[in-house]
Amino acid sequence: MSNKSQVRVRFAPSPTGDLHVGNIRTALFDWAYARHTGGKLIFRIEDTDTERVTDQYIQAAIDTLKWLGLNWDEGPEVGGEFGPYLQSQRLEIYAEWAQKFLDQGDAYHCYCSSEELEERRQIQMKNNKAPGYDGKCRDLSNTQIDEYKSAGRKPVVRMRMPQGETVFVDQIRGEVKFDHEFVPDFVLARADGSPLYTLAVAVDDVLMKITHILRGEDLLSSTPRQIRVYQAMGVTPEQYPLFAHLPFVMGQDNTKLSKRNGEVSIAWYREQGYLPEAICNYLALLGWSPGDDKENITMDELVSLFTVERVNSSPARFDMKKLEAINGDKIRALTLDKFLEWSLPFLLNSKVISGSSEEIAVVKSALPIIQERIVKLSEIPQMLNFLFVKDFKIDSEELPKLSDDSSQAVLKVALTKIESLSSWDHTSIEGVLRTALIDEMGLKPRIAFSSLRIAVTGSHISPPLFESLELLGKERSILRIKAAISK
RNA sequence: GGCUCCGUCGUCUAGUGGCCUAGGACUCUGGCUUCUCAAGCCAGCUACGGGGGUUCGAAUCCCCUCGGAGCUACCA
Repeated sequence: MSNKSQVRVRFAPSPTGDLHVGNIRTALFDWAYARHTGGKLIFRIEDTDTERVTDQYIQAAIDTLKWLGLNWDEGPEVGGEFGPYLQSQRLEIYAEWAQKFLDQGDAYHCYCSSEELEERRQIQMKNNKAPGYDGKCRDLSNTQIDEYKSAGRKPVVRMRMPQGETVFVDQIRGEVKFDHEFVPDFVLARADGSPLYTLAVAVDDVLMKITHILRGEDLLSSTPRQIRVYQAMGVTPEQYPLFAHLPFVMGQDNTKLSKRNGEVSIAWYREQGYLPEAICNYLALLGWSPGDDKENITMDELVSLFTVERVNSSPARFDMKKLEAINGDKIRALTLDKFLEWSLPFLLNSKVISGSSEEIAVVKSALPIIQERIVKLSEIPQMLNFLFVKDFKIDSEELPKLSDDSSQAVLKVALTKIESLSSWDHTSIEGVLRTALIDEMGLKPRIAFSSLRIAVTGSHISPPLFESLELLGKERSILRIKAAISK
């Protein structure tokens, strides 16, 4: 690179679906690298495949990046001096370059039909040869061209791969070499003139002055083609971007992550109540590590520690359990206000609360006692529901546990003690109940409080009992215990 | 099939010739703590794919082999 002092990295997804964890891991590394080096992150939408890309997915990709806190310096919504950043808006640029390559003799018109190509590939396979374009239209005579034209054939633009090899130094894998014998002439533009990835990606990386390309390993074998386009554009090797091919994120079945092997859409993780910083922290650990034993890192730490040298070359398997563990850590680290902010949408969506200021006040005082008990935000409604339900019901599976004599005795004693309590706070409640049930009745705590827990929260699993009673209020606590006694 | 990449505990990783009888994290198991569930703390299980070299010495270097993955489109 003639001038790599100003780092310019790009994240260039093709929005044919929701962004998934693999995409996001790439975006995260692109972002971290740009921020670490003080460079620029360019966000480009590769929507040349009009059959599969939709506006909805483009918008979703933008929203997802924003939600994760991965901001960009040039791209959709922010603009930039090398725009537009949607490839669908750059069609004339690609057409001009395709024409230039044609004029220069770097590319040629190919009149072979898809069916003919496929047929020839099958034969190549059968003969144990590498399948790929056989060069049939490389050097067509004018009469042959005329024949094709009069037959109504529309040509694609195909790049000529010269003999030789492409060697480049991948920043993660070291020197990688491809013999052109196995890199067939490739299509740059369709018969209708629309560009393919092979053309658009290379043209844009040059025009947008990209200095570093961090992308998925699946694009490794397309690199020689990309470099071929650079050459045709007259870019000198020193000016090529530096390539770094990130290892795959694999699914449970050890194949490249896809819809089939697990939940991959970031939207899903968002609905489940995973925090952006947890997702980023976990994903950062897939294929990279800070070097020491530190694993719980903030976005700021990621930025200051991230280097390409520390990126692994081997694929990593996605592990939901570890993501959950990290998410739990991140939730516990939240301040009360932040925790409240994250919780409210889940409580509202599940209709546990309607959003009144009284309810929110209760939620705020209840959050501290559940903060270390959840792994995902989606667990919150379930845990706090007992504080808000109008017609409180005890879980049908739990009900029988209250019917025996000792449970009934506990409830009756607890009821009288609670009724006579003058101050309503968890310390007082605990004090009086311990004295009566443990000291005087001689019960084991886990036995004594279990009945009470079920009676008041409806389940044998709940937030701490005395705090729960305090939050419920004296009146409702008494009502619930009475209801359990009459059962 | 061809080309390319990859190979340390079940999983993510540390490790760049001696500090490794291989460290950390998640998971799992047991224990402590405890009003349930968690959280926390302690302990335990488990790995250098295999075979040859090089070297006084190899997880680290070389070769072979086996295994896995990606690409092989008028997808990206």
